[in-house]
Amino acid sequence: MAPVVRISDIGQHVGQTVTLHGWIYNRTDKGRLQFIQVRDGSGTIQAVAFKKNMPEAAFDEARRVTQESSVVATGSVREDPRSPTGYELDLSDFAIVQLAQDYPITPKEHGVGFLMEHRHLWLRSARQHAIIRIRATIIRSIRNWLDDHGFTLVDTPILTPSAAEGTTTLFETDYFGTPAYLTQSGQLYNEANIMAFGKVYCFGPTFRAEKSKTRRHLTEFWMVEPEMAFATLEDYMDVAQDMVSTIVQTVLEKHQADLKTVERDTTWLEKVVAPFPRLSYDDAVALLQQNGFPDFPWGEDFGAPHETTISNQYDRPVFVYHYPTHFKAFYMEPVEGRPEVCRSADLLAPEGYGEIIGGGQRMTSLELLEQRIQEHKLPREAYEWYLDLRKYGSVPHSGFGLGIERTVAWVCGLEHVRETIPYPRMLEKIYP
RNA sequence: UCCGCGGUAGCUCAGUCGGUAGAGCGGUCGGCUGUUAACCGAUUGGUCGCAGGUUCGAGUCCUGCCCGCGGAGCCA
Repeated sequence: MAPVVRISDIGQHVGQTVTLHGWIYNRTDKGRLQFIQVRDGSGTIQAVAFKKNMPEAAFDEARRVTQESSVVATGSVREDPRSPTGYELDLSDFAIVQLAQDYPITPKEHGVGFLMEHRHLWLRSARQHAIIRIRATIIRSIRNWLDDHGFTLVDTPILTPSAAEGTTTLFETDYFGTPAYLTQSGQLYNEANIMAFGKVYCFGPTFRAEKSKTRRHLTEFWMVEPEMAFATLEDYMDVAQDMVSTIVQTVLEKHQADLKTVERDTTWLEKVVAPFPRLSYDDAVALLQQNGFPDFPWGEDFGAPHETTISNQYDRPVFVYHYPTHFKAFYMEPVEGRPEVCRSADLLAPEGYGEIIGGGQRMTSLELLEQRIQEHKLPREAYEWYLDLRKYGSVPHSGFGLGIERTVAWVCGLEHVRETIPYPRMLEKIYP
C-alpha cells in the first residue's frame, strides 16, 4: 500500500508511489490519455492516466469520473514542467469514492448571484480557496502579534443587554422574556478588562443591522479590538501601524502563490511598512477642498469618495485623527482646548479601500461621560457598570477595532467583502 | 431606505417593428498519447421571475408585486 500524502507535501515524494485522497477539479479526455486535475484541500496536482500504465478497470474509472467526484488516486510523483504546478502523478491505480452528478459550478463563467447561492460549493474554487487561506493567515498573524506584545485575549459577550454605541442598528433577540442584542463591539467590556489586565484584545463576530448595501458592508463581520490602559491616541496609532504592517508582510511572505491566484499587484503591499502618515481632520478637509471637493464643509463626515481621495495621496495606509466630536461616539476624549474635535483616529487603506480601523482615546472624566450619555439620550441604567470604571482607578486609555473582512479585501485586492468570509451575511441574505 | 440597471435552457447571454424560442458553454454519445476554461462531430435541453391587463396574436406594450446586481447614506 502506498502512503497517503497531501498535495502540499508532494515535492518531498518525487520518484515515490503515493496515494492521494481528493476531488476532481477538472479533466481533459484525450482518448487513451486522461489529464485529471486533483485537489485535496492543500493544493492541486495534475494526474495523468495512460491506458497502458494501469489496470483496465482503473482506467475506465478515470475515463468516466466527473467534476468534483471524490477519488483515491495512486501513482508515482514526477517533476514535469508541462504540469501547471510543476509536478505530475503518473497514475497506476484510480478509484471513485462517489461519482458526482451535474456539479453546478463549471470552469466557465458564472454570475455573482448564482455563485453566492452556491457558496458552499464555490469555496472549492481556486480563487475562493486562496482568499480564505489568506484570511486565516491574517487572523493568525494578528493574534500572534498581539500575544507577542503583552496583550491578553479576553473574550467579550456576544449577547448584550444594551447598545455599545446606541441606536437602531442592533439585532434584537429574546432573552428569557427580555430583549437582548447581538454585540456591535466588545469595546466597553474591553475598557473594563484593561483595568484588570492592562492590555487586552477581543476577537470575534460582530453584528450590525444596518440597511447598507455596499461592497464594504456585511451584517455579520469579524473584528479584532485591542485596548490599552495608560495609553494615548498616539500610542494606539503606533500599535496599529506596527500590527497592520506585520500582517501585510506576513501574507507577502507566506502566500505568493495565493496572491497570484487572486491576481494581486503586490507592489502596493510591499510598500506597507510602518510608520504610516498621519493627517489631522482639519488638514484632510483642506486636502479635499484642493482636490475635487471645493465646497466640502468642515464638520461633515467623509463618504467613500472622500476617503478614496485622501488615501490616494499616499502609497501606504493613512491615519486621519482629531475628527469633529459631534459625529463620533459618546466616549471619545475631547482634545484639550478644542472640545469640538476629539482624540479619535481612523486608518484608511490605500487604493480606495477606505476605513479598516476606527479607534481613539476614551473619555477619562466621570462627569463629562455622564453628560455625554445624557446628550446622546442613552439609558443611564445600562451604563452604570461602565461608569464604575471612572470611579475606581480611571486612567487614560485607548483602543481600536480592525475589520477583518475589509482588511482581507484590501490585502487580496478584491472588489467586494463578500468573498472574504466563508458564508457572508448581507442585507436580506442568509443562505446558505 | 433612496436612485439606476436587470430577471429568457443547468450556466453566460442574444432575441430587431408585437407574428413559429436562439447561440456559446455544460450534460450525453462518438473520435483523439500532452491537455491547461483542450479540440472535432453528433445530440439533449424552455413555467421567457410572478399576477393581471391591452391585442386576432405578448419574451416584446401597460399596471402591480417578487428577486438579483450596481451606487448612495451609515459604518469596521
